[in-house]
Amino acid sequence: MAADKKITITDVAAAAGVSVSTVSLVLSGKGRISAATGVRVNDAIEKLGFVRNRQAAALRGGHSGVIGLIVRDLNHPFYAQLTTGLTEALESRGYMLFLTQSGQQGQYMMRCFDTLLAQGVDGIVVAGAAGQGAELDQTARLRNVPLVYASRASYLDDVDMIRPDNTQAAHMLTGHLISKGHQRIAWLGGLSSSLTRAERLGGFCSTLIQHGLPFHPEWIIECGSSQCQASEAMINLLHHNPTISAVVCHNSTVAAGAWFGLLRAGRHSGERGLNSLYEQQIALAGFAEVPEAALDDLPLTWVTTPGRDVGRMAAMRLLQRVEDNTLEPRSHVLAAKLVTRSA
Amino acid sequence: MAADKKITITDVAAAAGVSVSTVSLVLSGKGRISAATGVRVNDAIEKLGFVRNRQAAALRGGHSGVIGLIVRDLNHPFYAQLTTGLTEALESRGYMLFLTQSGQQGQYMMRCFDTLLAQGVDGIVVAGAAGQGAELDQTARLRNVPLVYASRASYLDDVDMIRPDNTQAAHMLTGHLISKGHQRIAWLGGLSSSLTRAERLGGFCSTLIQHGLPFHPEWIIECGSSQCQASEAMINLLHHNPTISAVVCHNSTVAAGAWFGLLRAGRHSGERGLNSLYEQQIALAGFAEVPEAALDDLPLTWVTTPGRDVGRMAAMRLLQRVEDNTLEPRSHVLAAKLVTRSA
DNA sequence: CTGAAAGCGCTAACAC
DNA sequence: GTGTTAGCGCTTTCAG
Repeated sequence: MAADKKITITDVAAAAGVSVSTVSLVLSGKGRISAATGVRVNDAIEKLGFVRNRQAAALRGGHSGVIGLIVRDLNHPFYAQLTTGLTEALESRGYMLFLTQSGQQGQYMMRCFDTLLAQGVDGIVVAGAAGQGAELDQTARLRNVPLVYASRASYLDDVDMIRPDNTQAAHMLTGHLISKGHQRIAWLGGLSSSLTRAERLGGFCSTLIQHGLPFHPEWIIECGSSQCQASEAMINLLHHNPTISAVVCHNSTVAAGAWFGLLRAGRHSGERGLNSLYEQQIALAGFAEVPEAALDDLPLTWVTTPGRDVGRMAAMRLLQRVEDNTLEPRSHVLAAKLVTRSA
Repeated sequence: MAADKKITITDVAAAAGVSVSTVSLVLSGKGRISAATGVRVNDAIEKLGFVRNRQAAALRGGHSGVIGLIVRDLNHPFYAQLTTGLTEALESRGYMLFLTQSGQQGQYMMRCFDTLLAQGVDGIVVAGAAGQGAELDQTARLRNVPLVYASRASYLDDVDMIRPDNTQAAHMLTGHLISKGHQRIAWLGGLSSSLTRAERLGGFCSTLIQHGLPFHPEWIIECGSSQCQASEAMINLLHHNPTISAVVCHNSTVAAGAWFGLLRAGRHSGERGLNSLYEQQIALAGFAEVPEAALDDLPLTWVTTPGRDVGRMAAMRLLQRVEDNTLEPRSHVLAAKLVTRSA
């Protein structure tokens, strides 16, 4: 129901007593329009409650003012942050965002890509690719649509890419522990299939080696991201390797679980031959994707993962390419920041 | 650079030796097309790598196949879940999602709304409105675009709305504690400005009263959502009200903080005149917006907040309205589920 | 400075 | 079953 009177540029033109092209020029602020006409047109727009149909504008004009995002999983705090940074940067420049999710394994990646193409987006950001790089890239080039990768988990030359510096982050975190006097440091969490984890582990190991510290494969523990699993793994780790003095955790859930594990190990000292000093002795450090407030009471030193900045930078870079898609691709790496806690 | 040859429906028609309308019919699967032609057309599409320009289709056909989402804050896990549920449901039905963020206080709400309208969306979901209901509603009606509220924090009659049942959730949680024998139950967390909190507190209080249990305003503690603040508040609460036996936490961060507070209070028993039995005595319960894995090692009983389902239902409802916008508005309330933990 | 006219790529009546 | 044709609402030369 409702009269549903769609007001078009033609109605505005009639009301203002000018031609449609004049209205169009006023809307886009292009041609040299006399102040008087400008006002008349704007009044008419106001009075009629006209809103310009951007689909039609895009069809004719070529630019849609829309960019597409293919994100791996919005429920992961890192990608949520990234998406927020992206929308902020885009909206401030008058662009809109199409959101699609490629799924954990990237199973819907190509479908998302095609849909976005069909919608006539001016560019695409892929956040968290899982290996489909080559195909995406080829299609994007073919159709001449700018493509920027944000935090992708696989490598490809000659593409634009913004990502967090996982190696540096791990390096900082490990270096911090070492500077505090820790010599026997373990790694807890993440699945071996994760490339992010691989990068972080790389930074971890190289820092140990660099300092001449022992590096034992048994001290690298794989575990799922639940508090329970982390807690169990922690207890187990300490049981078999009582000399460990610090643990680096792959993410915040693992860190929380590790802390609970420590507490339990402390409590169970009698039965297990562990002593209650664990709580004090073992230092915890980790990577934090979540807002800091969610962690600030844990005795944990962490490095931030700059999701929001990755999103913002990706937006900037993509818009540059929208202007000029002949730009040389380049890779941009964002450093993490260390937040120290005194346990 | 790039040949940038846009292939249109006309090219396909030529390649397949048919007319454009035939191609259009094949694309939309509408008219009665002979199997043979169908194949020929599809081959041509395949060969040329044609992708249909949906902007043009929308311009002409009236339906864009796009729905808009105005979400308060993607970084809040509840809204992230909601958004995921929404995209899932929409994508499975061939719709796309425009994402906009209205900001914590809804300061960009109207701008988002207008932008979405200009983009020609078929409908709009507002997730987490903060009071602009009336204006939104009026505009939506005027322009005859379906509008569905998801989890809005203010009330308005005569609108479609999907939301979690905060009252029932609080009722279940409180009832559970009471059934476990708790009589002196406190509330921790949230800001008094939050309507979600108000609803939950309503369920909390009414359940207490219903069971003839004491209800003290001093047992309702307001605090920000950081572990630190929650931990402090918890310690403080127990210090002044040592007889409390259970605490309901407004969200998962507060719950974690409360737990740490308990531990600390236990440790500081000597100095503060509290006894170390707190850890065992005090039961913790709360509302969980985060994935369960992030909480599963806390001695916490929680109720889920069904963000994903709210998103899915909102999508379903909106698509119904897209079909027929004369439907009677109705409010749909989603119950929470209780997850019991034995501490 | 402003208007007239030619489409952007596609769909929806109608013809055949 | 398939082709013809007339636009959807807007931008954009190109004349005045």
